[in-house]
Amino acid sequence: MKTADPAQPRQDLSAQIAEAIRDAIVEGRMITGERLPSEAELSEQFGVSRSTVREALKRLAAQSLIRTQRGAFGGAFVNRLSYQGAYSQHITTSTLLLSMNAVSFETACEARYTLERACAPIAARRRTDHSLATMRAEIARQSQAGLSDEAFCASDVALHRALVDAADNPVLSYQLAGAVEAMQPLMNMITFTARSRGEIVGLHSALADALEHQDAPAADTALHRLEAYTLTLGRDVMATRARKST
Amino acid sequence: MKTADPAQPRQDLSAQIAEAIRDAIVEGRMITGERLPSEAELSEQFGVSRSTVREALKRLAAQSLIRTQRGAFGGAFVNRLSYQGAYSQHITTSTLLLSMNAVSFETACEARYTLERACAPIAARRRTDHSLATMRAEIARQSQAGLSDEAFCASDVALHRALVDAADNPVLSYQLAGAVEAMQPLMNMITFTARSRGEIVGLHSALADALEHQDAPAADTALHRLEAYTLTLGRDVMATRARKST
DNA sequence: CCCTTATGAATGTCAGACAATTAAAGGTCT
DNA sequence: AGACCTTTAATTGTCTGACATTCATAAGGG
Repeated sequence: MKTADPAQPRQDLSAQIAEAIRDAIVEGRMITGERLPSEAELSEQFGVSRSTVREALKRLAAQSLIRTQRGAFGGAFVNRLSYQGAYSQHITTSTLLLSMNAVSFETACEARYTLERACAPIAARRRTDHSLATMRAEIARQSQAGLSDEAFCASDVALHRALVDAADNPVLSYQLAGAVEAMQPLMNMITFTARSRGEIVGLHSALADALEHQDAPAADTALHRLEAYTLTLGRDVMATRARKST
Repeated sequence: MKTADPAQPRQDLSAQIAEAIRDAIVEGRMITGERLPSEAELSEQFGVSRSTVREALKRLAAQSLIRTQRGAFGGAFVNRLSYQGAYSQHITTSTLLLSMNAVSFETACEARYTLERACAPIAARRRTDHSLATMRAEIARQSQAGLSDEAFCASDVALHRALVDAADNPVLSYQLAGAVEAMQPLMNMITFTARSRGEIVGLHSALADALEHQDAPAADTALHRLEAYTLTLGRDVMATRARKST
């Protein structure tokens, strides 16, 4: 049944088959929850061996386009791409992009805070008691003395996510997840002193206060100052490293 | 060599192996361009068959974490995740997310314009003659009479991408790509009348003018009005559909 | 010295087998 | 009749071995 392309096997059969099935899903010819033909049937349809079909299915599974189930009446099913799944994929991609492309601290920082400031006015309008409580809890954690650098950074990420989520727009949360989370490795480089932690916690508090009073301009100011301070810290670290390496 | 986990094969061997290799890449234990052991070596190291290793490698290839090369001194190599690759992955994920989760037009619209407005001040500061020329060219195309709806939408996307790219921050461009491109299917629903096209082109021109004069507030205003108008159009379409279906 | 030809290492594909899993059908006991 | 157990068939997961294909390098010939 290999009637096609006698001269352009520019990619693997498994990649071609994966693409064919992916197109069917993306274009809506297969809907969420629908069951794909069994591996045996697919191998017959495409005129390839079962191993090749399996490799194609694994490719799709890696993009969480399908999930597989063993046993009778099992098989491969078209996945519903959940926000959760999309988040984690986006974060993985963003993290790799940043780590592999020598993105400068300045560029990443600018992107992150620009996007966060965009959320701030909406968050100020829609913030709930619950989202405020989450932010306050993270601020309290960050104020603890014996906190490790990793824990401080994780709490920092959690606080910023709470800010984004306060805007109550899942699409926005999804888009921002990459920007916020992927910055964490870069932020981890900055070993925070007690002094700088205090400064950051102060700005976080100002941010939470602004949201509480639904004061969008104040939130914008706090984020601007946070960006400026983060940038200063980052540059100090860079400068210190440069001195040490000479 | 399967010494591990006698009781938690919660996922496939190929998935476990893929995860192990992915971790090695993400954590930097394998660097860009580095060659993985051959399939035969990997199958020995992990104590599984070659087929299983291959399925794991296909999973990684699907996320473009590795690429494979045939022939002598071929093998699997750790990929450098290019901006291009990250863009397309992000767009695919965003499109699927929107199409599979019944996101409302309002939510998607808000997310998109919020993010674009975040870029506008930076774009106003850094816009080059080249980015302005791109925008003007798209506006000219949109003004043509015989343009199909698809072509109009494509040009719309191109214009908004030019706006984002004018901010000259690749991380920002990457994050925004998903928001702008994934909206296209939703925007395509709106069959533009000649009247509404004129309105939109007018707002696009105002936007380009604002960037040319580096007038950030004016750009912000134009985007606000564009969002409001888009929302109106979308609601009209919805209302018309609701009437027809009854 | 250059061109051609082997060589070998690696991925790509195939075929067939068996293990593991699971839902549903069928059978048995109360 | 209904609850519980057993069988069965379908399907994915894994293994083995084979052969095809590709391609950089080494070997050989002019």
